[in-house]
Amino acid sequence: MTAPRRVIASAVDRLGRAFTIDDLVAEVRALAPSVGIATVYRAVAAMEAAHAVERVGTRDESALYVRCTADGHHHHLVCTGCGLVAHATCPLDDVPPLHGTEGFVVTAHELTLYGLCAGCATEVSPASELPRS
Amino acid sequence: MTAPRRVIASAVDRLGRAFTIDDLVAEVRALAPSVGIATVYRAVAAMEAAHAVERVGTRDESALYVRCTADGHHHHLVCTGCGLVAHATCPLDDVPPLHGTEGFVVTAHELTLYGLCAGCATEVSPASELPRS
DNA sequence: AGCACAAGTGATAATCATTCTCACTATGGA
DNA sequence: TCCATAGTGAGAATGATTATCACTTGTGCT
Repeated sequence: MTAPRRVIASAVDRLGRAFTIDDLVAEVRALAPSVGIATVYRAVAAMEAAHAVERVGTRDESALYVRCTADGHHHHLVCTGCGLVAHATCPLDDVPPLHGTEGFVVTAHELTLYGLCAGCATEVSPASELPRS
Repeated sequence: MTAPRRVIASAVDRLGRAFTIDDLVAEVRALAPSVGIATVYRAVAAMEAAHAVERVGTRDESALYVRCTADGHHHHLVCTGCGLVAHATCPLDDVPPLHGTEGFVVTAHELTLYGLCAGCATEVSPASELPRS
């Protein structure tokens, strides 16, 4: 609607990849230096509520977002090399219930996959530390 | 080793369930009121490094921990009713690679399952809001 | 076009979990 | 026993996120 929101939306498009609020603020300010941080937070919250963007995790203690490119239930592939985030279909739909779930009614789940994207996998750098489990 | 660490370890045992640092501080101070918050943070960090405890997620923006009861690769069932956390074997080991992973080398993953434990499932309360996806 | 109201904005202060600093103390080996 | 080292506690510092507040912009109505 308003000018700042338009700038923020186009900055999200320009970035393409996953971004933190700081990344986005930097991109936004390249176009409109007067935009405040609070406004960026509010715009991202609004976009998240409108499913235009989704939170995919955390990097260095600050939230990571991506533009929504898929509808419905899906998960994320996070490249630990470059931060690229891709979408993946849910692998659990066709799977029998887990061991250890006796009496437990599962209503939701979160799955995040870490690894290297095609680009980063061909490079030889083994130094990366994101994942757990 | 030291007295505060012993108190903290036994407080973790007493709690049994998943806990935030605040929960743990309250339990610890019931036994030893003089223990500082920083000490609890440090002790939990040490226990996590020693695999005596693991971080299983977030509740109200603060970290959730459970005592480690299983070795190796596993996942967590979080009851959105009472906060109980159980361990589950990994359902992905027997599953074909996901769609959408072309060229992506998956090296790690995180999975958390949300739902209601046997106790909470028998109660009728439908009000709970934790999960996403 | 003119107007009033609602929503959005920007700066700054506040909040809250977590971490750091620093002076002090307990621990465990020699 | 004595000392180096790790642990401790209080409070300050940090850093991401949110709230506040006065002001502006956009919208719908006339």
